[in-house]
Amino acid sequence: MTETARRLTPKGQATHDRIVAAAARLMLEQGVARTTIEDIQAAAGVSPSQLYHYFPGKDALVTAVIDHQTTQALDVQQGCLERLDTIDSLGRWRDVMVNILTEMHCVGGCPLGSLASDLSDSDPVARMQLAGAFSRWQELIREGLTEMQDRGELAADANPADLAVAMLAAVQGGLLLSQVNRDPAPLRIAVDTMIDHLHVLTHPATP
Amino acid sequence: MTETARRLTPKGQATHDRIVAAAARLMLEQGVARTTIEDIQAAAGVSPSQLYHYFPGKDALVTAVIDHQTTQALDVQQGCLERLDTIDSLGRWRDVMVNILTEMHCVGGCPLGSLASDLSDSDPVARMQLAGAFSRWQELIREGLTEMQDRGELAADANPADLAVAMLAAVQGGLLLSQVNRDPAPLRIAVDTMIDHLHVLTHPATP
DNA sequence: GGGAAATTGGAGTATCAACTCCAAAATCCG
DNA sequence: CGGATTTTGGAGTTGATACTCCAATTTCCC
Repeated sequence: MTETARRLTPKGQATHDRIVAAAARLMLEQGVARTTIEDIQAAAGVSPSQLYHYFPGKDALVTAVIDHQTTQALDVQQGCLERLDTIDSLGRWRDVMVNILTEMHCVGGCPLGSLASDLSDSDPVARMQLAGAFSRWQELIREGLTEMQDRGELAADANPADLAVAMLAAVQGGLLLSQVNRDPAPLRIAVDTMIDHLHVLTHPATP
Repeated sequence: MTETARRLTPKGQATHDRIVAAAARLMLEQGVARTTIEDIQAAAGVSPSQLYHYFPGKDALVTAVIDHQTTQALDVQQGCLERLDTIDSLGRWRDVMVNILTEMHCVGGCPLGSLASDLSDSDPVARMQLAGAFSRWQELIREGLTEMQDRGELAADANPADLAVAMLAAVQGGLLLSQVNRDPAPLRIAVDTMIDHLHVLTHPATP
């Protein structure tokens, strides 16, 4: 966000990125507080002085991890949601999320949701940062639904903004239940139910 | 669960309960890992030896807190869901949850959901314990929906089990979004949308 | 090539958190 | 009452963790 990377050698940039990636993975798997600087050093293969050369302290590292996960998550969402021309495309969007979760064996849940639950009440700065990320995500969904509505794929009297909130909540809640049950089914069912709601809103007289 | 409380004086029981209550509050507000034994001692007004007299260590304390929050949460749910005779009663159920969240100023989110996100990938025993709690919660909702279905308040071809999963996901996701936004609206919208789905499933021809 | 800047290595410190220990005080029960 | 048991007080120990420091090495740029 701010003008980081003032004078960064390619090698330095690589080390920087390696640290963020390692921190992101560890914080997702075991939580922020349980992830020690030493853990990150080991996972990234760097020495203490390297880590503190690129980040003033753990707080800055957390900020960088949130940015990293936000970019990652929204990129995936954008890729799926920009071509939202039909109900079926929502099904593909659901498949992408279920597949990612399955590859992770349901460990970690949502990279943004885990951070949000972890940090919302401990780190006001992080909370604001994450609230912004969720706003953008919600907006992405809303835009897609609005386009569908304009195209007549969604009932004219539906409220895309509220439906976007509900859809995002279904994703987050589904991911949490999948994480605790180690089973992708809850995510699939939760999202499918919301998709079904859009469907039934549009075609009330389904035989 | 196991036969705790072998020989406990009333005074001892009170101290025990005070420790659990303090630990539960702190772990909800700042997470398990960030809550130190010293924090709990101060909040409960007990000395180190007292705490370790009643609990072998932090792990045992976490187990006790999960049990405590499970009982609390399911009691509230049971109170609202046992009299689930109409769609309107679901609205009252939603109001109860929104009110509790508002009283907390959206801090902590769901007592069970926060613990689940925090512990699922760090503590396998806690994960199983929490998975059981969510199963019972889900079952409570499913029973309510099934009764509604038997009474004709819900479409005969609806699937109460899947709808219960989706409803629980909406609650959890809504609570998370409300927590990160410090605004009860997402919870209300997410649950309302699911209720609307039940409504539209039952009365497809709404003018 | 050569000086400046960026990057890296590794030992060291200060603090904090979980847990221990022993003995004193309160409480129970027969 | 009186001995056994439970409950409590508070200092102390051990290990872990975030962070520091200085010098060596590599890389950049002219």
